[in-house]
Amino acid sequence: MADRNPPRPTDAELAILRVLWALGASTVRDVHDVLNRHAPTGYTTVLKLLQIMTEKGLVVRDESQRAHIYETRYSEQKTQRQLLSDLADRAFDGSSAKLAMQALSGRKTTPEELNAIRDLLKRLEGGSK
Amino acid sequence: MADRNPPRPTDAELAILRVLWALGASTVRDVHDVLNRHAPTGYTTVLKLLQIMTEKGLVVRDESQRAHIYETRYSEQKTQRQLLSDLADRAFDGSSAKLAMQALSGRKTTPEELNAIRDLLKRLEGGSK
DNA sequence: GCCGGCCTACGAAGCTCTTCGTTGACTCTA
DNA sequence: TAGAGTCAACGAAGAGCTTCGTAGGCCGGC
Repeated sequence: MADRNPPRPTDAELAILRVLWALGASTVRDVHDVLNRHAPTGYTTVLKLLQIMTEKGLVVRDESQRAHIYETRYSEQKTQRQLLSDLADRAFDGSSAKLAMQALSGRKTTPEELNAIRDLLKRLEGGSK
Repeated sequence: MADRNPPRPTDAELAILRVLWALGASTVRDVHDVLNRHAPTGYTTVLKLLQIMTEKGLVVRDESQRAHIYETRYSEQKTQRQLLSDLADRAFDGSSAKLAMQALSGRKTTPEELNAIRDLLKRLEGGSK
């Protein structure tokens, strides 16, 4: 029954997922408090979003307490890769390498980050996982 | 009057932009023919999209002929960078480097592509534009 | 000069996304 | 045990996206 392909989260959904990844399993109130700090958001707005996300399978809900506990269903990394794979298909001819190159050219990158990427390249080329 | 920030193209809009980037300035019919080859699409659907995209400023229209000629307003590269910058903000803490690393880890990359990226790193580190 | 075909314009319908008000239930406490 | 606070559920409204049917104008061929 579980969806094989998780649906692409919308903007508002992604904002909630980010909070859940940061906090771990949380109540609606927890999520609302964080989001409200950045931009005024109604409590019921967050609640509704989480209900929809539960239906979509983006989060799972523990209803054993009065205040339900929500948790992400997919890791941050998995979701990020999904989004990138999607964008590569839609705008980069399916090429992740083209995408990566544009990303690196587009914005400033620190020397530390460049080194990290160099290491990554070495690992990829090594053929080892 | 020209929008300073081009709006993020939707999925259907992006599909049209891709055709325009490939063909160059084209009529609705040209675009429709290409899109219709991949997935059945109504002619007026494409027309309507192009009209909306004209209003949004994503494309420009030459009405001097009976069959209007449409052309993209922003280059493919500029649009791609916009999309990536956007995604970096929404899902990668604003870090293009994190985004690039996930992109490279996520999918298979050919040795040629790895080399191209290595060259790019060299250029970036050189500090030269 | 009329007909058929191609073109744009218009508007509407169905869908999703986002937001929020209201309601009714539960719970703690004075 | 009554009142205040907290919670989930529901429904609805408004915006944007996507699709397409229909109408009206233009043009070439007969």
